Amino acid sequence: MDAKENLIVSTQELLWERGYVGMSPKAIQQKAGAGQGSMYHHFSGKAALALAAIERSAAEMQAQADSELSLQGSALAQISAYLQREREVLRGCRMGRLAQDPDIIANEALSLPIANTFTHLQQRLTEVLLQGQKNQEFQIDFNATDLATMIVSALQGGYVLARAENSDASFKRAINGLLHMLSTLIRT
Amino acid sequence: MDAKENLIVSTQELLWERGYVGMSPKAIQQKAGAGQGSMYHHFSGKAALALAAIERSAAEMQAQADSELSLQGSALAQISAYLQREREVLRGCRMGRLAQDPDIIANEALSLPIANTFTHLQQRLTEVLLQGQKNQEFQIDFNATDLATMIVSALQGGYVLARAENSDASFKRAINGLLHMLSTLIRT
DNA sequence: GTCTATAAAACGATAGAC
DNA sequence: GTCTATCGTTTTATAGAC
Repeated sequence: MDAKENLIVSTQELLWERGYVGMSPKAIQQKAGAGQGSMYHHFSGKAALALAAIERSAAEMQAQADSELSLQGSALAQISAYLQREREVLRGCRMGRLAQDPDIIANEALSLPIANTFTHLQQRLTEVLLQGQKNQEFQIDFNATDLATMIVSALQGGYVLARAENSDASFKRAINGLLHMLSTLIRT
Repeated sequence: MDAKENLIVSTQELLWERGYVGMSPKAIQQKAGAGQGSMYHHFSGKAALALAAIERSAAEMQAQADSELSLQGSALAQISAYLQREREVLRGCRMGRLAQDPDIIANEALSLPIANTFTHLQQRLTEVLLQGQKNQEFQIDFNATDLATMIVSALQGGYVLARAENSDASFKRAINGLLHMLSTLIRT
């Protein structure tokens, strides 16, 4: 298999597991089955490789969310599909975890794809909610932008609680609580 | 000032800024104005010092939340006081950020105070919501446990978005969205 | 493109003097 | 209790052969 591709995928995995600060070039090389010469031939260093991996993960996350939020059905159905997708909850969110990494946050290039991903998610959810309002699916008025951000936040926070408690129980409760709140907005 | 106390406080700060993996003993010593001899006299190593710091931060966070959730007033008033407390949003949550640290999660002793803190927050919020239900403050029924977890999650996720986007705008929108949802539950 | 050798610095700790 | 010296390992590369 392509060594460069292997390095990117391995870095995606390691960033998810250990973050940028906790990931060494040596670990990347071992996971990818590549030597130092190979890695430094394809990438100028740890930061450049991390950037490629983060951009890849960001694109994947956005594509996945876009597909769920484009399914046929009501706003609530689309949002439910997004929220109830099967997730490896205990691994946390690939993007959310990087937002806590000091060396990522200190580096504009590395943090840009992360910021863009969350901005994108909020925009798509806002559009879905606005469309629902236009279709008169809701009986209670609300600010679509605020609610969209709250939904993304609840999801991210659910991951945090799951990792902290080493259990997906809190994640599930958070999603249940959120979906129940959303269902009370619906015109019956 | 007490060198041991200084080391604990400095470690609290560094764990907040850089996490466990990103924090070196040397950095702790410099921040605390203590030498290596001093640090290794008072603590067996990095992990022991981190444990003392995490336990301290956990106790502080719980005490702060308890005080806000014990203010006189309705359930919504207490929760609003908790959610709208002034926060250094861009620094993230001291506990939440540690839940992403691989060496913390891999160490049961280090992660216990973090898990306990989130469990405690959820319990207190559940109690507040149950009391509100008992007082007939709500016109819509809901599961207090699920909603309590959702509130903690939205808060944690708000921190994540703020750090990712290097702005507190998303945090504020998440809180606004959450408070608006909660207000729709209220008996008018 | 990939390999091995080399290297300056940081990491996390230990030892022993004071 | 604190200081300085020392130590083995890991980190993050660079250099040059193949």
